[in-house]
Amino acid sequence: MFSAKEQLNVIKRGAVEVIIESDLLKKLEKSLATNKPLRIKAGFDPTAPDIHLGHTVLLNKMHQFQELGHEVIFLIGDFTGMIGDPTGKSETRKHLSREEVLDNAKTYQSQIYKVLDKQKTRIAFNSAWMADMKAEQLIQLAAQYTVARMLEREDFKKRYQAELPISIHEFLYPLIQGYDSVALQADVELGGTDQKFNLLVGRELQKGCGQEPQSIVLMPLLEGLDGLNKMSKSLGNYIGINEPAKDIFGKIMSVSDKLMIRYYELLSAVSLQDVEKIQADIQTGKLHPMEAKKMLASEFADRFCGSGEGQKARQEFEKVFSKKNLPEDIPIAEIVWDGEKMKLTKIMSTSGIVASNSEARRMIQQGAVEVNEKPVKDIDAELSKDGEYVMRVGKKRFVKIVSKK
RNA sequence: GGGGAGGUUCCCGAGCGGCCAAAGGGAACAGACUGUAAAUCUGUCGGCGUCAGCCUACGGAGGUUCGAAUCCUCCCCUCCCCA
Repeated sequence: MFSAKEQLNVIKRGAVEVIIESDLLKKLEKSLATNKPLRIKAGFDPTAPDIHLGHTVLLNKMHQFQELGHEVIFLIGDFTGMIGDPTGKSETRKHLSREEVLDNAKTYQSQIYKVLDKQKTRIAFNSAWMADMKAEQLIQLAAQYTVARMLEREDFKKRYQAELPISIHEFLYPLIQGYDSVALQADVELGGTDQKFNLLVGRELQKGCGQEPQSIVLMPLLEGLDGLNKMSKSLGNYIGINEPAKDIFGKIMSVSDKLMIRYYELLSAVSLQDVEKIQADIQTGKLHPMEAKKMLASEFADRFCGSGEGQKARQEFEKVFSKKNLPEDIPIAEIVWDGEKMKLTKIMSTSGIVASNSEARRMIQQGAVEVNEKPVKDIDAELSKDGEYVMRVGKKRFVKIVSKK
């Protein structure tokens, strides 16, 4: 059993900010004294069921709370998702139907237990209380906050100053999210630093309803593969935890050394001291940064795909990229030959390895195309019907051509 | 309700009758260099193609013109100021 102090230390690890630390400590003490676990809330968007490494920062923290014996609520914002939230620059999200939301929720659940303890996780949907809310109640809710305070939120402020549109219903989102805390009587809410404003609204609303305001634990946002923007599906700079081991491995390998250290700090199970040692060894030249990266890539492949997968992915990686051999599994494309011979560009586009004939032509001109491990430079090259072909475009794209019966 | 500014290719943004598939930047992709690093440099970056050219694109619908992203009309959308 951990003391309240010890618990707080676990909670604080990796967190950017805890609001308010002394209050949280008191809650932890009270929880121990009364033997009542704290309710921990973390909200998730129902539109992005592809869990990636960025989410795992939060999920890891939730898992820690579970280990400490608290009640963790995985809240799916299905109500908000059904309306559609045009946050930031992303265009108005499409409205999700009830079925889609439920589908997405299932997809979530098939993934999150790679990190969370299934037995100890409670899944909640905010439509449970929002769907029945009357207009009158909603207006009352809206009355609890002012426009000026709303405009304090960074992205609203920016958009307002940049003369970009803000729809009224966007103001409702922080309120609804905050109200979720009221409905759940959350003791603690977890979120990324970008959620700070919304989580603070929760505190205000709880106070307004006579509840003790929730404590807030803010986790850093994980940078995506580009090392610049936050990891997100829409930017395509993410590593999904359901991806095949070789993709997880490969994506980690393509990351800059600087970002690798960041990932070590935020995501790795390696202790902080060991991370420092790795950094020091890279500094002194004792450890090649690539080796450190392979270790990290291996760790993730093991964690999300099963132990042993990291080793396999590593071997495959070294074979394909270091030795430039062909990979183990190459996707097969069946094509229908029209005639005895066919243009390579045509074959490439119909096999799907490139998007169009034009792209195929460009790739050939740029020296990116190999057929059966021999570079092809001629855009008019043809292949004849009988024969097996393995095509490579660039470093990563492969396809095996098979003629369709 | 009145006045003003806008909507351009994945994103930002220039163009304001022909030389515009549309400057510049970013992203992306490919090549060189490497450690599939990063950074840097080079190239590509709507589709079709017998490489001449053709088709589709500048919020939408019409119109003027030999010719429109560029001019006109109506409509839709956004922002600002006033009420």
